[in-house]
Amino acid sequence: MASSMQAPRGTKDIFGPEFDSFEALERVAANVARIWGYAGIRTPVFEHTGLFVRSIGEATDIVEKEMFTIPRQSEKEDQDSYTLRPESTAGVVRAYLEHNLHKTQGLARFFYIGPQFRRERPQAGRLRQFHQMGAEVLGLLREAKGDQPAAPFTAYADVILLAAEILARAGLKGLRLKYNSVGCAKAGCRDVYREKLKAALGAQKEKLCGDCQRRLDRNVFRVLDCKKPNCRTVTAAVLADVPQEFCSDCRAQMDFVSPTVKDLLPAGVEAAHDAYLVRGLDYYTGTVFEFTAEGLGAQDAVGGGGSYDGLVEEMGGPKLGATGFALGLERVLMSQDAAKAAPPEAPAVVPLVYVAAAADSVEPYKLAVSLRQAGVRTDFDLTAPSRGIGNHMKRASKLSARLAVIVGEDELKAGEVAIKDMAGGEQRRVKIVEAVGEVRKALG
RNA sequence: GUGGAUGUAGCUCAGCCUGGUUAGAGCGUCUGACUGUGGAUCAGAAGGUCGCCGGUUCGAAUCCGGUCAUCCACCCCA
Repeated sequence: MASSMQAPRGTKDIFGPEFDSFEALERVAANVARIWGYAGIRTPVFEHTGLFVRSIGEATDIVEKEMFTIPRQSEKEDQDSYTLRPESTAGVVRAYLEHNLHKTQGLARFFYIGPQFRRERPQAGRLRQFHQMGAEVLGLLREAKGDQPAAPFTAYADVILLAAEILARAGLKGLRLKYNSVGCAKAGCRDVYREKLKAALGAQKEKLCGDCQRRLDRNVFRVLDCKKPNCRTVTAAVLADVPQEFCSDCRAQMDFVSPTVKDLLPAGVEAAHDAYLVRGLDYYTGTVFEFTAEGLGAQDAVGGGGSYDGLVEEMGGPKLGATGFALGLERVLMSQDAAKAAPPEAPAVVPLVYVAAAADSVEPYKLAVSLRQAGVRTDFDLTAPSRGIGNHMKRASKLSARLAVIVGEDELKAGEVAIKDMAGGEQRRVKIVEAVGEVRKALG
């Protein structure tokens, strides 16, 4: 029996230099998220058990065997079952709906930092209490509704680039982004691929390991995740025969996200499609991703995420899409150590710049990302591909932006952008390639 | 744990006493107009099982009972 004078299995005391690196990392993550235009949120460390069952999925490993569920204290007083959160997305979505944030504001962009709890067998990079930093974009209109247009795919790229920026600034080496599509719940998408995969893998059932034989019925996609050599051989052959097949919306999402992200990732981060990539939580749809880095052993993912367009509705809210990610802070720190990185310095949170997209092009978004990567706090409208300038100015004004950078048809034709000082009203044109430098100069 | 109060739109509230067409206002949100430029103005839209359950009644947001939730004070406490 474990001594009560030891920290519980899978938990850790953090003090000394480790405390300092932890704090430094948290500050980097929070400030980069703010620079990206995301606001902080803290939700309870425990929630109703049902929340996790509904969102993460009944048949997932997390819900089936890794939950820290608190026994009821008494029959009368408290009939509710509570569980320490194994992840934070469920709580953030719950808060989003509970406070009706879809009615109070357009799009919600949040980041959080805090402890998470999973009852697993501890190993390198796997603790029972661990810490995550994550971000979520909630409220994406997936189909035009009335006079509101459907949101473009920009947000799905945005969270990936935010995660990449935090990891790069944390000083990690050998950063790799793997992405894939897991399809969506619409008829003719994931269901079709699942059946084909199930048939193809089922034909070779006896070659698979015991776990995978069970997964065949419960959740075929988890077979792709198996690390055992025999299973790998089988899945490799099957994947060659059964190409991925998803609906046009899921394909379009991937077709936008893949090149956009590759184009804008920070230097030194490699990106590749990985047909084996799956997620252990049921709410994911469409494009999912994972970051790996050096120095981590078997648990080499430092973070992951993807879109979850069905979750808000599944939890009783309106039909709005969402996307997000979470980074494992302990794993980031392990990798930081391995890279012998100097403690990262958190970028300052500077006055806000608003990038106004007034042309149907990815250029405005690319400029917004370049500004952020240069440390300029930049807001960008992820809900529409472009808008009228007047509309943009209203937004810039409401956000109290110091500068507005206007990227419209005229400017793009000339290879320029207009930088406008919101307080004084002066405006001037600069070359688009010099825009980042000019903005920084203008901010002083 | 003890006592008190309150639940109507995202928020602040009106309506309840004296039951009776499709439950309202202000603010906020969303879309658009004002020839590609600002918190203004204008036009439009979305948003509510009146906390929930039951009772009385021809009829309940309105009256009655229960229940849940929240707030305040006290107790205790980081």
